[in-house]
Amino acid sequence: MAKDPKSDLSEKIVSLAKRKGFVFQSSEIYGGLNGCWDYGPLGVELLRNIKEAWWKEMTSREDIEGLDASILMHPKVWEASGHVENFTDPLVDCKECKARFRADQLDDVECGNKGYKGRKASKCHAEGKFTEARNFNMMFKTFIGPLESSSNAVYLRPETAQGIYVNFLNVKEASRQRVPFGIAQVGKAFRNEINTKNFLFRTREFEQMEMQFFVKPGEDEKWFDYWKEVRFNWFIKYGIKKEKLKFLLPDKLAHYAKAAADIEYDFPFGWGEIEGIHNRTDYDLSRHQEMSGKKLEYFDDAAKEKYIPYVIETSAGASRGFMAFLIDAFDEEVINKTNSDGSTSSETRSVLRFHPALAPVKAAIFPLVNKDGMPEIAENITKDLQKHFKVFYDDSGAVGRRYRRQDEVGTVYCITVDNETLENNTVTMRHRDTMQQERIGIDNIRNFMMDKICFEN
RNA sequence: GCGGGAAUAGCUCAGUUGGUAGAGCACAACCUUGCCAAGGUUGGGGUCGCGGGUUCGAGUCCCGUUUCCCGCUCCA
Repeated sequence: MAKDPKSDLSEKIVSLAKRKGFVFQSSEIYGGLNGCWDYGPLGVELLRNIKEAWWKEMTSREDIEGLDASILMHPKVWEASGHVENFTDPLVDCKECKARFRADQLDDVECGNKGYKGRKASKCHAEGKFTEARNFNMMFKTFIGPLESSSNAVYLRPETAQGIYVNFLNVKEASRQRVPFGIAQVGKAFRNEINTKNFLFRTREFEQMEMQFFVKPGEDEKWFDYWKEVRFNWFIKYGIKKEKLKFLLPDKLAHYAKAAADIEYDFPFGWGEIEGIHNRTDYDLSRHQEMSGKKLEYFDDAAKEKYIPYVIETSAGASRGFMAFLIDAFDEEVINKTNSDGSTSSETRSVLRFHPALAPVKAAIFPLVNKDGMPEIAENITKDLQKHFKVFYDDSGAVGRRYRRQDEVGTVYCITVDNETLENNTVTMRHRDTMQQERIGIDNIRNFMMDKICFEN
């Protein structure tokens, strides 16, 4: 039976991720921990580059400021945000069919027991087959200080957004920004999901890249549309194929949202959200104003009016983006070649076609052969480039093999010192995507790369 | 959470009716001095996911458990 090409791709990616040091299972020597993953040497470079590309996109604008708020926040934050109330699901287990249901949805779902096909779960409940309803809160709880008592319980943030809302006035004052303006933040968030799945896609610990844009009420729809477009184009700008992206307009909205649009990527396991754009209205700021008793209003000096701003949120998953960029860059190119005896054969070239700014390694430097001073020249080039780029020196085995090894991890350029270098101080600059080489002077390498490997504006 | 599948070297996998753990690739050193992988020699690496049980003897059979994958469920 032929393998499903998508699940085949999925296996290839997971295997490549492990083998080349992009992603490892957490605590692997102890058997792993459900849904937890570690980023290896190349993975952490890619992840940092993605976050950096996002950060540059956001904070290079004059109307967006950066922030890095604490993961632990005052417990009242989560009451105000609605997470204490809405993140808690009362769940019951059916003793007979072992299925778990939300207690408030028993009338909507079918009993999992085969003998009761089509029967509503609530019918089973009537017969006393359910356990008592238990509350499952999706927020991770821990304690401030060594004493484990309810009075010092705090939560690991389930979203980074609240750190921005509670700092709205601080940032506005310190930066002298006027509405409309935004606050950007990258950081970890935690949700105690019932299930994890699909590699990095659904995990309990994850990283968000969030920007909250504060606007005048009434202008929210215009800005919602604006950010939808900007964010969608960001992924394309950094190399995601357009046909692999689409918008999904969820039919069910979160408790805080008036409008939502998900940007989805066509993963091997199906379409999945990599970023959400939400119109959160004045819900969060109003709730914090109410709960804290502190005014979170904005005074518009020009119009002489006072209001609580509306918020347009762009919330991207860094790890989900990581997966999307990795999968999208993956390519197996069939190369037909003519052998020395005149026969022809084909081979597969495995290459990660990352955008240059995202590629974990920017260049590899090789001496063509390990003699005549070539290694020394190559090492000097390496030292010079290291000041600006993540580069890699390699002198092992045949040069063709070294090229292919770099292709497999998406290294943008391979720089080779050869006999001609000894005569005229030029090297070959080999391009990952085309395998074409051009000769440039050693003194020009840095500028050449600076030009090509930069973030997009 | 339910159902199904899987777990043996870094990766992909073989391992017979239960009888001393293998291959290819990868990796390291040396040789080969080469411009697009898979040349030569040598070497390192596995208490077979973990814990019990049956047995003279378990990678192999049984039970439990963990993790991953697929399908449901869930995803405010």
